[in-house]
Amino acid sequence: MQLRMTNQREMILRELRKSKQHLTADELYEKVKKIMPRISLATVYRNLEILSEAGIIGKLEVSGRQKRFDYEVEEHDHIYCVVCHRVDNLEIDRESIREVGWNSDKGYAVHGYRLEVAGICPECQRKRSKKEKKQ
Amino acid sequence: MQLRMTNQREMILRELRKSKQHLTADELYEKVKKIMPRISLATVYRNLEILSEAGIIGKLEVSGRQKRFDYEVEEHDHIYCVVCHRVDNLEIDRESIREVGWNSDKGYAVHGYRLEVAGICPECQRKRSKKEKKQ
DNA sequence: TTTACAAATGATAATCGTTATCACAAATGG
DNA sequence: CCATTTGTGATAACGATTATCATTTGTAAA
Repeated sequence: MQLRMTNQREMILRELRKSKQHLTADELYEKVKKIMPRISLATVYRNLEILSEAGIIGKLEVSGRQKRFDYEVEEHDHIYCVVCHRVDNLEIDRESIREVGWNSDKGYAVHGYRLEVAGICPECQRKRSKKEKKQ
Repeated sequence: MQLRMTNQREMILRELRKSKQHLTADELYEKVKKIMPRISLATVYRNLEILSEAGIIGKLEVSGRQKRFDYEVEEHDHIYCVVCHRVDNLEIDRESIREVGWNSDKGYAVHGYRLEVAGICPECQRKRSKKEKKQ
């Protein structure tokens, strides 16, 4: 990799990998700020962009919401919580989806595809049933 | 339907249906303004929200970009152009995708899923090859 | 090891799409 | 006819992201 690894860059990458989650830029900013208090939010955005451009991390855009960044680069699909917007990996065989195929691609030159499953995560399910008991 | 149909509301709905495309709020605003020049962009946003809430139109959030609104309500998937961001319908059998199934849904209560195919639309392909000839 | 050049940073302004506010107008229903 | 929603247009506010720019840091060559 011919990419200069500055302190900020390295710390952002380290924190993302450590978390093993799909974090937003500002979640990551909060984490890194604890170690480098003078870091700027712009630096976090800038470096996340650079790192994902270089293929070192993944960028993840789910249903018109905030971008999230992915410690894992390999292509895979996601499931997200419609309540808290948490995102988890989906272990699904991407080949078998492609095999199902789509006709009528309307003459597009297809680059790729993304399956996005929506639901309520376990934690939010618990919170909901608690609430219902109270009512 | 117990929804009041104002002139603005009706015109927005009519223009969306007439276009048979997946338009953004401001594209629709431009169209409607030609008929009702005094309409406000806020009114367009407001009514698109109300109409989609009422299930009369669909709301469509593709890959972290502008929302688009759909004249068709029935659930279906989309293909979009990574160059011009045009969106088209994808005639794919949603059942067969569900049958492929996903294990490891991580305990989520699944609501639904969305397949999003990315590519370059025919028009942008043509434009590209023209450009290449010039070089 | 100075000297110069490029790249990265932090602070902050600007942008974009969208939502909120609010005074005024229109419609509804006793 | 009047009171009470409901919708409208204008515009301010918002949240996420990107751009700008002066300053700092790193790199590399003389």
